[in-house]
Amino acid sequence: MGLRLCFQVRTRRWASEQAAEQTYGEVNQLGGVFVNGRPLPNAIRLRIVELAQLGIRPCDISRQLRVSHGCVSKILARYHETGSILPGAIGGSKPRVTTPDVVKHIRDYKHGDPGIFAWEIRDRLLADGVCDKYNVPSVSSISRILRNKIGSLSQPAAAGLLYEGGVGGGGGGGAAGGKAPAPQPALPYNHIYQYPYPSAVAASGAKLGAHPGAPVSAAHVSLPRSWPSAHSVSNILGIRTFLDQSAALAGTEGSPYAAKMEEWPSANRSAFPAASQGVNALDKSASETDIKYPQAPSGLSAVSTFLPPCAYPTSSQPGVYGGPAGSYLSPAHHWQTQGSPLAHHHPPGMALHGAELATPLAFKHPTREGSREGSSESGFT
DNA sequence: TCCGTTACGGTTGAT
DNA sequence: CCATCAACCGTAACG
Repeated sequence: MGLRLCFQVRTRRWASEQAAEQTYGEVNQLGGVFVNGRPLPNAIRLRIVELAQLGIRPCDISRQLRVSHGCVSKILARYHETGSILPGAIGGSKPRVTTPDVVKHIRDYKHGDPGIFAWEIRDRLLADGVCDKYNVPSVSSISRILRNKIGSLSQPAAAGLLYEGGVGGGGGGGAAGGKAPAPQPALPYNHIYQYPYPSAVAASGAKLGAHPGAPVSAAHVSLPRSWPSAHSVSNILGIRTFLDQSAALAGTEGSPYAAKMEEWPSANRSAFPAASQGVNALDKSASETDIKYPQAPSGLSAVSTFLPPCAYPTSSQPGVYGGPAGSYLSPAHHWQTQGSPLAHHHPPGMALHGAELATPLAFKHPTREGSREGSSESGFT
């Protein structure tokens, strides 16, 4: 606690360059930089998983990447559990049950029967399948809606799209509900963010799901989760795929990558069924984080920043992590044909194709999307 | 020494 | 627009 070295460089001082932005952070005991309260950059998270896949022990990963072992442990555990390296959804409140669609129904009921009681509306919402027992608004909520919204008449239903996932169970929604006893099965409260190699999958043409309506969601960094143990290298093939992909990404070196990095998160969020575990939520926060972190303008950005030369003998492990993106990546983009498996990793309806990055946004988060990411996810508590 | 767990101080975003 | 609240974060420390 008190020992934090925190050197809050809240300014841009030395950030003279483009990387400029708010490069502030603190330094942990290992010399690594972190931003309190914010997730580590995806690049680092990815590296952690990659190194683990390669058989490097968590304690070594911790030292090499200069990330606390507790964090490494947490990220790997999460990865094992969910298949995603992405941080959870930060902030926000419980999924709102009073979606525009619900409000609309309430309004209809009210219009149909001005004397209807809130509890009756509640029953009808359930009876009509507008809501299920998990997301039906409370009587008090309904009363409030009647008072505040219906009274003054309002809400264009357009916004409905935002929350639609839950109730309507659009595309993949349905499946979601089925899976679990999650409290809020239907409500997409989680923000999902897609994983780094968006374009990868897309580019590959492996656009699996042509599912028009299905919420594509992203490809979490889902490696084939078959590794027997965190240290197993057995599944190297699967890893290969993974690495190649990331490599491809990182490899873009000079340009797109860095930019992408910061965009991934925001660009990739999409609502998805609670079934997906609601874990991979990356939200704007994530992207912002990346921005805040002292990132290099290009390619390896985060990672390299986090890994001072001294910590990472760039030349020593070419194959694993040579430091700069360049060396790290492998020229071959075989993922092209392997993209699908990755994408398929998760429950149905969850694939996000990089190429469609823009699209999903368009159809899924029309409203809040403007400057921030938007979407919500299914948070199930 | 390793690693899972958790208190803590922090950020975020919906309400 | 502000406050509240509940979610998540990573670090540090404990066992």
